[in-house]
Amino acid sequence: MACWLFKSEPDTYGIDDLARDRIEPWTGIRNYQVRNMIRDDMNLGDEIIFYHSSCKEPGAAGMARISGIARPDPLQFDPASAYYDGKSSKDDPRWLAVDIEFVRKFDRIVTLVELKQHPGLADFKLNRRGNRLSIFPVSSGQRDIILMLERA
DNA sequence: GCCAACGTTGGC
DNA sequence: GCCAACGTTGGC
Repeated sequence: MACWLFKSEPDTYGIDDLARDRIEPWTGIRNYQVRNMIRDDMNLGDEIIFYHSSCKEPGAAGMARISGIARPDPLQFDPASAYYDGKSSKDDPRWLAVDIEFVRKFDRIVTLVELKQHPGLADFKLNRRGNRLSIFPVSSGQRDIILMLERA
């Protein structure tokens, strides 16, 4: 089973929001690389590391799973939405969304500082300069290290 | 608020 | 198809 890291700004939507809502449509993805991963590589039940970005304490905040696979992102057709895309058509939707389901909140934030310090995460995409993808794959080894750090 | 990185856009 | 300008991301 694959594992993914999803970034989210906790001021907008954090792990506590997901814990409350249980299932959330992950809309608003407007990057082709990410769209292609959603379309081609994401499967039902895939694990998600839910990551808090652009906040006081950036880091991994909990786990979720894919509970609904790729479907057209409704916001691309909504002129009132900031994610509206007039060049997309219903016959051939440009943007896709998945549904994610809450699994658990970590006992504590596994901070970006810790993730950067661990030698086993040297190749972790989050730790690479210039990484700006809001979703990317996590290897099983990387996933295990993050879960181990949570208990450290 | 700054800045590096990099994706996107659009003129040619 | 090149590339400069611009916008966005996200850590610090």
